[in-house]
Amino acid sequence: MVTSIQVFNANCAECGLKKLCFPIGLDQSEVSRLDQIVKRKSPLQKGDHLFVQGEKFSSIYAVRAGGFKVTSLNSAGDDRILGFYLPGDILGADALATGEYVSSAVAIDTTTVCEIPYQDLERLSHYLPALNQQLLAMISKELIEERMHAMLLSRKGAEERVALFLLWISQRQERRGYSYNSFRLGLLHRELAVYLGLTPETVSRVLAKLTEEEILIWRNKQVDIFNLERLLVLAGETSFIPKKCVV
Amino acid sequence: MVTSIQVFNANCAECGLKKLCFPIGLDQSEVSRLDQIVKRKSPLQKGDHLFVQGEKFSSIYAVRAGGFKVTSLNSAGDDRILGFYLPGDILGADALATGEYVSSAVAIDTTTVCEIPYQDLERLSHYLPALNQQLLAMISKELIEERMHAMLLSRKGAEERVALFLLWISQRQERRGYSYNSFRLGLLHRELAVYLGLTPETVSRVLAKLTEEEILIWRNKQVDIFNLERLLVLAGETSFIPKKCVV
DNA sequence: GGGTAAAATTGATCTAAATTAAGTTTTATT
DNA sequence: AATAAAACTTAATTTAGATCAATTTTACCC
Repeated sequence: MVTSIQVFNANCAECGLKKLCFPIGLDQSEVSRLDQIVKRKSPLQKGDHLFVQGEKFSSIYAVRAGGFKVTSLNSAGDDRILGFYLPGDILGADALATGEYVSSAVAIDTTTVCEIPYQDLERLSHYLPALNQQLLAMISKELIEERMHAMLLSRKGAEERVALFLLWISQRQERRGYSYNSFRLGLLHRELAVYLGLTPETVSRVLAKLTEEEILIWRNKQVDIFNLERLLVLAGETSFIPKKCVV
Repeated sequence: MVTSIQVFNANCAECGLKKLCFPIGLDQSEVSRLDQIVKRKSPLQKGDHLFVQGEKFSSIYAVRAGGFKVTSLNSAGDDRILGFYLPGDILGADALATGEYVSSAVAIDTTTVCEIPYQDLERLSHYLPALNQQLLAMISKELIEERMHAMLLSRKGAEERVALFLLWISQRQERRGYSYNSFRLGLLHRELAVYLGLTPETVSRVLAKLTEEEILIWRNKQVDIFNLERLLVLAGETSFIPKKCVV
């Protein structure tokens, strides 16, 4: 139990994600000042909402463990899935423009987050230009990720979309210091289908084919990639994949 | 000639777009300090590049007149179209995360821009918190626009995509003080097709049908919307359209 | 202003993925 | 552990849009 409490209370200086998160570019004293405004929340359970579309904007969140799906309601009443957020990602930056959250964040696993009250962040970043820089860089990164989503969707083939998505996640896992070829992915196939603009049936068929050809297996929230090179070929896009990834 | 020189030299305080651009939330003296760092460039001709993918990041740009398409090369060698930028939009913010432009901006018309050297902007926004706020809000808005693109692409029907795109542009025109139902759109149908993940043939067929049904005409870069309500129905999504738009 | 190239249109055919529907497996709940 | 509810899989059919191909229109340039 001691370990879990330690992890739960860990500060930014000791956080394993500090190279992906706000502390980048900050010196020790700056990180300790950041620490003072960060609220470490108790874990959320699968299905819990971090914030809800329409709610007043108050905080930016950083994912520490687990993950979120970000959704917005469409006029038909069913959820669009706008993105998946993994450890090191920030959530809620889209609310800066409007003052209210324009999407909802739902935990897809047991998840812990750091809450950064925006008023405090704004005040502090005025004194710490490097923090302000980092905030801008992180929102800019969000923008690039969203482009990646659009890129996935503009692909014609279902196989390409699924392959590219899994490579993308694989890359993100690796960046976070996890295995690129074996990881947990707490998504329903149905959710991925919505995200990729496909039907669950099509996703299922693509995954069956990928398994058949011994490229990868995704079963029971667990993804294992056996043949990265063939996956890269199916995805048709090699440029964005980091060199390290290519075995 | 005098008028064109005046317009060309117009400062932020006199700019018709000040309610959409950086000056929002700034008082008179702040706007005048902003003015001192803004470089008003001579017009770009259709096809000219504002910046090129891979180039070192130096400035953020605001569109004053005309428009840009933003593209990135895919591994197949052909251009993906990431977005269209109209007066009041900012360009180049995606480069903040990486320090180099991750896309290319090409003028789709005769276009004028304001260049805001990022070093100057960064220094100035340290003294003007409201400017810093505005920069964040504008990047956040970019993020929301990119989401809109993903939303367009996750639509199944070709008709829905085209209809929603044109409504979106219509809305942006209106926000900028132009007519929502009659405007110039300097895009090739082929470019829209790429942007929407469709083929030019399909776009052409959809437009033929919309014309046939007297909903709108898009010919020779000129769009005229006759029946907004029917267009809203075809788009299937009414929520994002501002009330003002619904006649 | 006429000639050329690029773009847009239109029609016929083909194909990949949606749809429909029935079964199976997994997960959650009592 | 038993049961119910979701989620997933698999197959047959349908369909929207891609592809292929030919023509017309528009834009461009000397």
